[in-house]
Amino acid sequence: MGTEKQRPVTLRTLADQLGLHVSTVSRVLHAKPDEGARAASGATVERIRKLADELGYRPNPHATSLRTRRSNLVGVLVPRLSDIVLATIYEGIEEAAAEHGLSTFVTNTRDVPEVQRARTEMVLGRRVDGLIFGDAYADGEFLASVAARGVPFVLVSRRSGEYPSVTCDDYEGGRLAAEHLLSLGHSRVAVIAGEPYASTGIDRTAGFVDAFAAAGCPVPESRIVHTPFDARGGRLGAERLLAERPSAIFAVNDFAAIGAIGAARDAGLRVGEDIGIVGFNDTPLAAELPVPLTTVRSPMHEMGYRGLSLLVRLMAGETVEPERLTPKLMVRASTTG
Amino acid sequence: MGTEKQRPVTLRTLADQLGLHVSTVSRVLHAKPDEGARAASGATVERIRKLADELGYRPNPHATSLRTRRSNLVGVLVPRLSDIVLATIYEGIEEAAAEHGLSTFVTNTRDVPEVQRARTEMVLGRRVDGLIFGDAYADGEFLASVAARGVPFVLVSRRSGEYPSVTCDDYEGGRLAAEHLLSLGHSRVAVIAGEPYASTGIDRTAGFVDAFAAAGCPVPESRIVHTPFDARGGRLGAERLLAERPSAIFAVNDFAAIGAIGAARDAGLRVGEDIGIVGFNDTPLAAELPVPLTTVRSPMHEMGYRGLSLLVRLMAGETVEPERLTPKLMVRASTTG
DNA sequence: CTGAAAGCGCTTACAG
DNA sequence: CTGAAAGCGCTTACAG
Repeated sequence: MGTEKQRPVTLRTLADQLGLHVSTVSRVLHAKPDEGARAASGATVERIRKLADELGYRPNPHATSLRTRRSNLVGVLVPRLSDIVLATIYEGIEEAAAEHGLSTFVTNTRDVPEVQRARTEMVLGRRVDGLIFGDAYADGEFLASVAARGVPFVLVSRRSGEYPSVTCDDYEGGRLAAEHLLSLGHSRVAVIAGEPYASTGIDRTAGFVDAFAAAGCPVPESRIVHTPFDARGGRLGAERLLAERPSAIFAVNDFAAIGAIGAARDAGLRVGEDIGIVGFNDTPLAAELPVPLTTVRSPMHEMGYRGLSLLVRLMAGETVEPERLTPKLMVRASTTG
Repeated sequence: MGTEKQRPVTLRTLADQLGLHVSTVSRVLHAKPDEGARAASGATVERIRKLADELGYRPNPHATSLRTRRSNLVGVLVPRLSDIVLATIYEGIEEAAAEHGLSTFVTNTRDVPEVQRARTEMVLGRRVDGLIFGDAYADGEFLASVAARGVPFVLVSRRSGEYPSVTCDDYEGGRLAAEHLLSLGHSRVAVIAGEPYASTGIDRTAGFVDAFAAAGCPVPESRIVHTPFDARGGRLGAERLLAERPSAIFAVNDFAAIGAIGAARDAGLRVGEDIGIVGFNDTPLAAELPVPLTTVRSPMHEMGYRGLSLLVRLMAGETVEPERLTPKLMVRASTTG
């Protein structure tokens, strides 16, 4: 129980104590529980496992990686972990990674292209076996350069071109929001559409606008604004939109919706009565707000979990298909009063 | 521009192309810009650096770690990254880590002791050089077992015993909240105190309660409730507290405060007029809420940044002192109407 | 069933 | 100023 950092136990430690060769020990410790017989005699297998257990042997991953050219490391790039949507997606990634014996490096890129580049280089320098991007730009330029290097990667949250991705069916989600508002009789609506380079905002807006157009109530450009995906962005966006006197606002993100609620209130409007507001994602806060928020639930945790699983298959050489997860409308007081 | 994963450039690649020995190349590439002369002749240094640049040489960190017994890796354990407070602290950690050439593994432990143990073993198995705990239990039992292994670590957000930590001066923060409410004439107040094992909640509550006691308005146990640090917890806590008819509620966390606002509203109270509510942290949402939230700002990003810096000093063998960062009261409509 | 060898890519103390 | 050697801890194809 000293505070000293004792030399860790290695294969050599075990081999010496047992009078065996390290290669034998390695083979045994590597074998799946059932195929132990392949590696050594039953008795030897037992002795090795027992001592490894007693001494708390843990293979040195640097040595393993050096030798096998596999790091079991995955790099995860997100705009910002302080966005609960991305943080929740990451929780899913982490859970799946742990199940596969992988570890992750996560890093914030703030949607700044130079930072995305620099952080990608950094994790690549750490010799990750694969990458997950939660910060893809719809244009896909940067991703093309990554693909050219032959590193496997998948996108989560946002899609881009034909690259493997796990996203919410955002178009459908936008449509759900629209159908809901249409059913309540709204015809003059507005959209807080998020950042123009993110497929999430693009697709949600498209689904919403298309549904309104199909219902004979086209949404003009003047009632669509682009802002950051946070409360402040939502407030600023709503302040501009309110001049258009919409009867309802669709924000492509719950936090933007919360900002919009504040702006509406400041303008003297009662949310859910004078104006309807719909968000997106169904973050835990949505249901607990003073005026609970109608929103489209996206399976954030699952998105991360499946994203990592997809990456594992990709790293194993499989061909994979993009996945679109199903959104679900959650009706609450912000549209029904 | 093929999609092939070409063999990466190693020291050997460089050495062979230049007709030098790998040890020479290694020495040169290692030297600080100014001490290059120590490593080889000026001309050789130039040739090596030039080729390394052209070929995009990146040292293999696994080989380096194996050889030097230093991984330049840090493990970070937090209750949950989907809590914006911890996510923001992590952003600070990441920023500082990048400056020091360190990479981090972050992992969610959900404040579950077995998970804390398991994840700690995991990152230790990855041979991190140090640890940062954002999920310390006040009792410090588990930390003692980590300390016994001789791995350097620091705590952020929460403190425990005398272990090195970077926290907000939470006691002072609680006091600030109390002074504010006292100055507004409140005498019958209540506290949503968070989880009982977290020093943040404990200290904030203590500072608050002590200030009220000193002012002659003791806060009885019946007006202090423990709940999770989220909106749902805050709502449930407030629902119980409202039976006590407090004129103001102090929630030790902004999200709990938001839940409390919802509960107050459901009870027919106007926040800022019929009841005052104070939060803690000043998360970005606080100022954007329909009723902007009075709260105590804690320097979250800085806490992470300084926490990592403290760890670096600890890993270098220095003795370090705990740091308490200064909180700041942000007065808004939730207490002033 | 077990051993011996080679090698992953790097660093470092030593020699010349 | 540069080279050669040893070794970090592991895996794997091969030999016996």
